[in-house]
Amino acid sequence: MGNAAATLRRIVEGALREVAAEKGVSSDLPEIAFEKPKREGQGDLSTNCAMQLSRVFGEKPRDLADAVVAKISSDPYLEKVEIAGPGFINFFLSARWMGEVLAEILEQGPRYGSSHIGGGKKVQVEFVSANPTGPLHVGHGRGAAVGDIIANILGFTGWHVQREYYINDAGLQMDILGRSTQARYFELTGTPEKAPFPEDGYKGTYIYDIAGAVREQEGDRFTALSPEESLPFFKTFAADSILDTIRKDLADFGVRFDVWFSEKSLYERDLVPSAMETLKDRGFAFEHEGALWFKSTDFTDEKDRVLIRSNGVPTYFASDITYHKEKFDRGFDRVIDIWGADHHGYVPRMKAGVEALGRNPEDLDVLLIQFVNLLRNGQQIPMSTRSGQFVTLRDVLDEVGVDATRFFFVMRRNDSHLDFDLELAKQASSDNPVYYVQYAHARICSVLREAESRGISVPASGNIDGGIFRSDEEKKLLSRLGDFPKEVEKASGELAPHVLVNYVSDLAGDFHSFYNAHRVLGEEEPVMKARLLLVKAAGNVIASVLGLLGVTAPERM
RNA sequence: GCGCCUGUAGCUCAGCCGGACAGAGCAACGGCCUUCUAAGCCGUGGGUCGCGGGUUCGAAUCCUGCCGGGCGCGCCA
Repeated sequence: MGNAAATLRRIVEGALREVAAEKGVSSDLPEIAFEKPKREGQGDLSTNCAMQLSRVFGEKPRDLADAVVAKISSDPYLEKVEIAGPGFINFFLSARWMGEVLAEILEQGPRYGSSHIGGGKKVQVEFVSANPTGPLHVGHGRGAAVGDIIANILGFTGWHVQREYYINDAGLQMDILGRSTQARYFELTGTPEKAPFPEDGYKGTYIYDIAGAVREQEGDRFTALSPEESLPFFKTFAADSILDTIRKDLADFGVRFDVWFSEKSLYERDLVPSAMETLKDRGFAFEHEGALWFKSTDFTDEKDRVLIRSNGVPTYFASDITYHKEKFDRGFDRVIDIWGADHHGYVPRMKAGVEALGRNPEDLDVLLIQFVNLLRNGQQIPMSTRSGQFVTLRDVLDEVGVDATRFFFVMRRNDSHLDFDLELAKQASSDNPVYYVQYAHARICSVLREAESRGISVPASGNIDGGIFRSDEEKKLLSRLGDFPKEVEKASGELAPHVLVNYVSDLAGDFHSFYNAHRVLGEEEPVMKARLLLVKAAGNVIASVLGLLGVTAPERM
């Protein structure tokens, strides 16, 4: 639609200027917005500018619309122009436009829909970042899918994207992990009295596996040492082992990171004290009762927060501020953090931290991902992280597969709770939206295969007279294909993968309707060629969207 | 108590930076395979957009007050 919308904008702006000159209206005219009408019979594009400007012009919306339309001369892209409802101007695009859209899709191939909106600016997407204290659960999986797909979308729209995983490998949790593993190790070696299992330890059975691995590698030699002597080994071993599992799970989920950033490295590089100095220098940190405080009340936060405890140990917040300073120091124009929704209270603090470092807080986007409600046949599966009773991402992948899991995780808005029914996700039927879309792609491939086997050549692209598409099904499908660039732009601007899921579901629906209503092969030559190109274009776009979602586009099902 | 998110068809949800009679999928009911994949299509029924005020030519959308659901309010991570 790019061409047509731009052309229309010029036409309408010109007409508006003429009307403004005649009426003596001197104020600046805003950019004119076009939208796709919701209903059939309301044209291909419409604008509400007459309604929005009626006050400025001192005219009733419909009168102003009349005046504007009167100034619109004929244009090869325009079939007709109508005024409707309270003052909408509806544009019906011509067959020529339809032909051009098709040619554009086929010529651009996989690049169709991509853009340079990001201007090559550097954006970092940090996501998952689960503590290496246990396997990833389904909630992490949703964050992983959302982050990965947002990164894909940003890349497709002209951003230079880096994916990063922040490893919380410093602090108390690592200590507890090490002690938990150590206690299990001593249990396995028959010397449980050497180190009791910590009260707030990690109870999952995976800790036994790690302890067993220690034994396999190191034997029982730690029974001869004091627990304090061997603790560092257990900490490192357990964290490394869990991190390996996490990497493997994510790789199998189709998620790859450019950087695995260690929290510990912030301390090893001594970055935390200098970040604290920066805050003090800028007047946003102060000493009080032996602790260092951040003056977050200078911003939107409700109370000041401790950075360095009175015992000298930095809080998590100190790490996070330092980490974000480090991110921006690396030259990112924009940073996106993807967090679980339970951390929402932390957002104002983090934004304040960024601002206190002298950075525009708008350069940081924090996306909150709501919880996943795992169901089986409509029944909720109870989960509790505390008791170690939770379904892991690995479990879901093994049962449901990568495609359906990724698709389901981004079907809903990020900030909306997600019901994930394992049985539904596995079903091979129309109830399952993943298969519905993939099936459309497989059908398309089948038509093209069949054409080939009948010796019919499918031109790589071609100039088609759009007028050959007469049916509603063909026009709707083509129009939907033309929407793709706008939809990608929206998904990118709103950081909302679900926009693309809805779009591709609608597109698949349009294709299925077309497919059932019309034949392709065996029609008379010009119609067949045109439909073959239409089918091919639909296949291209479906494959593009599935590619952005990280879901395969099967050629057969 | 304060803060954030949320409440749209029987169910799951789009729409939410104001616009045309509120959309989709599922479920229910009725149709469609000698023709390129029926994992598909077509049709029918189904709504006080949580409730009350306000702003506006116009409100599911913005403001406000209630009600219900989720989450968060540590010198925890």
